[in-house]
Amino acid sequence: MLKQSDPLDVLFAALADPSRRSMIDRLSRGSASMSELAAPLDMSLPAVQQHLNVLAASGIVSTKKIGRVRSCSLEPEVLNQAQRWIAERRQIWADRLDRLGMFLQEPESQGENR
Amino acid sequence: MLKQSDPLDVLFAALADPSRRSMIDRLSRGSASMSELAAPLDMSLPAVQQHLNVLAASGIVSTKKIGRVRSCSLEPEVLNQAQRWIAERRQIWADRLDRLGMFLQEPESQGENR
DNA sequence: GCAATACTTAAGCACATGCTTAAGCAATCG
DNA sequence: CGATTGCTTAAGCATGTGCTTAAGTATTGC
Repeated sequence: MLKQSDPLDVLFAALADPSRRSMIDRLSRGSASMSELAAPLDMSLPAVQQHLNVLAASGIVSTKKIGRVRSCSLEPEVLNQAQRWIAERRQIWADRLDRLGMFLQEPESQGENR
Repeated sequence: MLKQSDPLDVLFAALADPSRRSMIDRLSRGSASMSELAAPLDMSLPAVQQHLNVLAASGIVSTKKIGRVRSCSLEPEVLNQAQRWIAERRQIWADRLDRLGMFLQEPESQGENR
């Protein structure tokens, strides 16, 4: 009852499944109904809906029911957050290597690494 | 027995846990031993090692045992693959919107979206 | 209205994940 | 050499995930 998790947990977990990534792939080419998403997926429709729920919970896709059809579309801004987290860590790493390089060139600096 | 999974499954799954992300965070600032990684983490050392195994299996970190200390360091190239997957999908989406824009401006094209 | 369509809900089950504790083992240190 | 340090292995367990089938509920077409 008391397990409120980081949005990034949910986001990366959503991306960790191949069926869900293929759904994102499909949606990146344009919005689709549930059964259109299900068609290539060799699993039951309830299973697809559960994957869709995971994607919706992460914010990666939004859905809207029109008549009896649920139309799903991608929210690329949310993907951006995942991308940004990764980019930041890679940047920190790169900066550190730069500083390390300077240290090796200019021995008056001190206390690098660890 | 025949469940060989996409590297991206493993990669994104590795990123989906907050403890593991904080380990990556730590390692982006420089390499560390297992107990240095464990120190801020309020869990047993075996638990930390299991997280480390997940990170190592994904390729995000590499480790090397020197004496009785295992030194861990980040492999940022692997993170790059995750970043690339996301960037590609966002690009496809953006391209599609561009084409859609052109379609709206130049009505001689046909068959966009649905 | 009646049937087909397009989802939706619910229950259940196999397996994976994220911990734990208890033992172990190899590399220093005194 | 014997004790401490730093990691490693193994087992067990609670909870979560990814499906399934069966039985709904609205919409829409005839």
